[in-house]
Parts: sequence; structure tokens; C-alpha cells
Amino acid sequence: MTYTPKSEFLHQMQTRGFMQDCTDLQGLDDALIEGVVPGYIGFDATADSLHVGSMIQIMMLRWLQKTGHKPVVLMGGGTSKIGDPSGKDEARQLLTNDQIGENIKGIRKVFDRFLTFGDGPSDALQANNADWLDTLNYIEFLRDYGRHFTINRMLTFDSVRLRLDREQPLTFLEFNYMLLQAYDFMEMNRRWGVGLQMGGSDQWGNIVNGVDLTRRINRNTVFGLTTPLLTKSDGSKMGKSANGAIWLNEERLSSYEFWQFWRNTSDADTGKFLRLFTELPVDECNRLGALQGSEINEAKIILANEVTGLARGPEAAQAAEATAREVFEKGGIGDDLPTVAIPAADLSEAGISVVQLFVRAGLASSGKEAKRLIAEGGARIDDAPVTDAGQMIGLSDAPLKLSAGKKRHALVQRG
RNA sequence: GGAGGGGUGGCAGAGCGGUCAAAUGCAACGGACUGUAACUCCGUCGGGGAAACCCUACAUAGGUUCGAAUCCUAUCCCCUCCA
Repeated sequence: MTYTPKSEFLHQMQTRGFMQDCTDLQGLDDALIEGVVPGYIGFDATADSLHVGSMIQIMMLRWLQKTGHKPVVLMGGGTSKIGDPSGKDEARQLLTNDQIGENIKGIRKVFDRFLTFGDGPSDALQANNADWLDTLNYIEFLRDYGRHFTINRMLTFDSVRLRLDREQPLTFLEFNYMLLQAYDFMEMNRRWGVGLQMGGSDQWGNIVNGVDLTRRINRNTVFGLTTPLLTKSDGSKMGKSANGAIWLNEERLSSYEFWQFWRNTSDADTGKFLRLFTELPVDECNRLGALQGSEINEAKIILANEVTGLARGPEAAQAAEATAREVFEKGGIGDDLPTVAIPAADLSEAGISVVQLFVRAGLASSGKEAKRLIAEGGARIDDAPVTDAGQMIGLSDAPLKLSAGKKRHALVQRG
């Protein structure tokens, strides 16, 4: 019953663990063998970067390109204007066009690392759904497309049904997201012959709607492919750390910290992450992931190097590793540690209080927290425990190493 | 439109006049153990201050009280049942 794909792309996807569901596995496989298939994934333009939660989709686009097809990055410039579709939290504040434009630029920078853009047949293409959604006319939309969606069917989709079952509100706006996303797919099929939409498994319903709509309106057969919802072995969603999200661009998160995130992968996830987020051969990923005891630490270093290499460049990965070895294996100082310069204007005669120092260095989110850290004995300066929260520290041009616990370090100097 | 229930810290969820910066669980942070892992255990967990101490907080705005997350009034929002 299980179909074994012959195309290089699907073969990779299947063996590496990217595949959850496909609308028609064999059909897609045939299309991929027959010629170049443009495939897209949509990204919200709600921040100026993406974080590791999107890595799996990014890698999928990269594989698509690597196996000879055409990745299309769809920026949700249009859909981002109406807010958060799945936000059961407080409504997100509306984004201005300028903000969305800036966000798209930032996200593009992330993709420039992973994809090759251009005009060639398998070069990546960037699209923005504002190009067609902004001018959409409600009446015409209803007349031409609304007729193709039945409420009966939409109610059967998990994304809708679960919400209704749980008696959580599902707004009309949110409900319409599905239609807009279906419209995106159809429009991109019309414009560029896009034949595949990928996404997380939570997008399944939206994707299927797009496939149906494209068939009805354009009379073209297109496909959908979803990835499993990625969770860590302890069941939590991946991508968050002490300081917040693990961003892919360096303006938001230093390469050293990015590297550390991967270095700290738990044993149980190492093999899986290697398969999903690196391009090492699957056999190698499996071998590394199966290492036992402290040996698996080498696998984690490889993971960190590979992923950091992709997202930040090989030099960044090397620098991060060198610093990590220096800091963790020798207890020294590495150049690549996050460095914070404190302007001389912020220093008094005696310097700056330790508490403030830790806050400024980003190792504590408030003075209270810094004091707590000190009281608990977790705060160190150049490896000497800080005992007095009231202590004043004089800074010079030579950096001081601040440590919060055993893992979090930063450098501070006068600047 | 009518009747009832409810809005509490990052989340979940107690409290229902003082001892409440608010039980408990999860998450987070520090420590012990280790392999920069997991598990377990211990501690911490609103903000400012070196400290004494002070300041914000239990949907919003008022009020009653010596004293309110707790009572009253109005407003907003959510849920359930009926029409």
C-alpha cells in the first residue's frame, strides 16, 4: 500500500522525515519525474525574520531546488494585513504597509542564505500575495470563487472541526483565511504554473482547498504536501529558549547563541534534527544520532556546525565552535561570545553595579532577576562568583566575561 | 432579547473582606548529579532599590469599608441555556 517515491525530491523527503501527508503521492512523484515542478510555501510577514520553527519549511524548499525544481517563496504581504488567523490570544496589532515591506525584506535575507534566486528554470522566485489580494473585489470574489466552497465541506476540516468541537470561537475572518490561501494557490498556478504547495500539517485543510480550487477554476491538477508538526522529544514546541525565539538572522540572534541552541539538542532529537536540518547523508545522520553516552556530543557539534553553516555561513559556524570549545572545554573566553559595550556615559566614577551589568549584558531580564541570580550563586565575573549585589564594577577596554549559570556567558567592556 | 456562569501572574487553575505579590501544576531560571543531554532532587520565580523600604498588579471605571482579587454600581469581553 505504501508507495515508494522514485523522484529524488520525494525520496529525500520521505527518508529524512519531512513527510506527513500528500494529496496524491504517486501523482506528485510522476510530475516531479516528468519535469520541473514549481512548489511554494507561504510565510507570514509579521516579523522581520523567521525563526527555527520555519526551518523545516525552508529546508523543504531548499531540497526542492537542490533536486532540480523551482522553489517559490510566498510572502503573506496581503494576508498579514488583516491580523493573526489563528490568534486566540489578543488580537495582533495591525501592521502598516511599511512594516510589512520591511518584514518582507528581512525574511528575504534569510532565504538568500538557503536558496538561489534568479530567472533560471529552477531558480527561486519570491512572490507577494498582496499583488493579487489587495485588488480583490468582494462581490466578484464571491461570485467567481465563493460558489466553489461549500460550508459543509469546510466544516469537515480538522482546523475548523477541532475548534468547533472545543467550542472555541472561530471568527469569520479566520474562516476566510482558508479561501484566501486557496486563492493564492490558484493564482500562482495561473501565473507561474505552480503545481505544489507545502506547509505544516496544520495547513492541510488550506492546502486541500487550494488544490480543489485550482482544479475547478484552472482545470489543472496540483498537489499538496505537509510536514509533521515538529515537537521536541519532551513534547514541547521547538524554537524557544531563555531569551525568546531562535531567530535565523544575525541581527536578532548572535551566531554563537544560534550554534548553542543546536549544540543543546537533547539526545533523543539529535538524529531527527540531523535528518531535517542538515544535508548530511541519511545514513550518516542515523549513525550519529545513534551514538550513545557522551559520544553523542560529537553528533550535536556536527549538527550545530551544519545548521549554523547553512543559516549563517561556514565561517560563523567555525567561529562559534571555536568559542564554544574555548569557553566550555577550557573555561576561557571566546571572541564570538555575545559582546555588549557599555557607553562611558553610563558609567559613574565607581563604574556600574553588577546588577545593572548583568541586565545590560542580556543575562538577566530585570534587576530583580539579576539579584536573584547573584543570591543563588549563579552569577560570575571572570569565573569568580559575585557575592555582593551592591558591588560596583569598573570597566575598561578589556572585556570582562560574565556568566549566568554554567551555560550562559557574555562579554562586556567599555564602549 | 431573556436567564445563568465567568474574566486572576508566561500558560493552566485556586482563592471569594484582613495573615494575598496571591495556593497548586506546567513553563522558565539557579544549584546538585552528568555528557553544555535526559531523568531525579533542592532552591527561586511582578518591578525598583546595596538595603531599609517603596511602587504597580487579580477585565475597565467608580463606590462601600479602618482594610477589597474578594462586597456594590456601571462598562467591555467570553461561555452556557432559552427565544
